Amino acid sequence: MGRAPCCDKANVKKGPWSPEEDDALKEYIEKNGTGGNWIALPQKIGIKRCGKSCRLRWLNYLRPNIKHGGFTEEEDNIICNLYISIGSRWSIIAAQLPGRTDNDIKNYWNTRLKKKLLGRRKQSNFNTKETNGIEENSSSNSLSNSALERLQLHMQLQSLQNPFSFYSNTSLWPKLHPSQEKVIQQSLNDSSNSNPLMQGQKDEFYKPITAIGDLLQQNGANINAPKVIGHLENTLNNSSVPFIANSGNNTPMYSSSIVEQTTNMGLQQACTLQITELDDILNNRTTMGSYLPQEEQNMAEFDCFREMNNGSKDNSSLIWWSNVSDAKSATTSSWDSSTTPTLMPEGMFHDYELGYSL
DNA sequence: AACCCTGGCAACCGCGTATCA
DNA sequence: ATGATACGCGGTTGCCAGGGT
Repeated sequence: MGRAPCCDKANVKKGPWSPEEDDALKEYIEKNGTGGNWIALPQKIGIKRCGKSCRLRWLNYLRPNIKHGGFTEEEDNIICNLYISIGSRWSIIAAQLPGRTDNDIKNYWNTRLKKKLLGRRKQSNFNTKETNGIEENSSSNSLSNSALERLQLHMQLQSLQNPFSFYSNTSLWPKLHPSQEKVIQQSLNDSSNSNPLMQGQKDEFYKPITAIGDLLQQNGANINAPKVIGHLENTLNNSSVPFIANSGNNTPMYSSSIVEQTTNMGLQQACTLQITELDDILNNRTTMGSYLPQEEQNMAEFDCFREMNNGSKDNSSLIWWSNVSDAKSATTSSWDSSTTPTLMPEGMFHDYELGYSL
């Protein structure tokens, strides 16, 4: 019953491979193939290695046509786009890059590419956390730090590069639950709707938002699809939500969760609006396309969106707030997402802050 | 020169899935 | 159908080289 044991863990060698071991493994596989059984391979070759170790060594190092290092700008772009779309599925990403191994790409991402992208982001969250002297706890924080980082990176990169991503392609936006449609519809019909922002602090909150919208319009910004242009950061609980410039009137939108939180805490102290995308938008740059089939991309994008909503499967948390016209356009399918995919020009990861304080 | 720190990378580990008896 | 093992993958670890003090 079952298969033969894998290998005798006590009698296998660990650590770096010697040239002799490499030669033996390479010679054997080139002559005989793997035989479909990695576990039995070391015995046949006569080396004291685990079959898994042999497989790894062959795939990551000895296999013909392997490339090491020297990643090109194009490869960077492909890796970034695929990471945005599907996350850390390195084997799939590696399949798109001939000669690259999943391990190589994973290492490259973790040691260089991620830093290249995230390193430019402001570390203001940590500073404000200290000065405020408020210790956040896991229950009050809607996202873990790692999840938040991934989310922010997802959204930052999506907005920078991928016109077909969730935020840039309304065909990927979730269908709203009827109850949500109802809420939006109510906001359309009632200018003094129940959004907490509309109750007292509306004008104060909207002033900078309107200013950004005006700036976009005055400069002739042309956003063909909803686009993340920055983040509204709640400096008290270290959370962040995207600000999305709207198609048509270029007026930024934001999600309801942050509205509720920040309104409760007091907008002046709690929020900083960081606009990271403004010059790209004003320059009307186009961005790079996706490398994934539409269906798979949809799934990946929904994962990201779910995470943004605290992993909740409850669609009631997926209501998007905006001003009246935004809400209308956001819930219809009239977006023009026919952006021509082109390579991003140099400086694709440019990041700056307008430092809008509310 | 010696020590420490950091980044890069190869290799290992553990887990989920596929496969086989 | 079930249990054991192999396989494949992503996350993590540990070593080493290079730079800084």
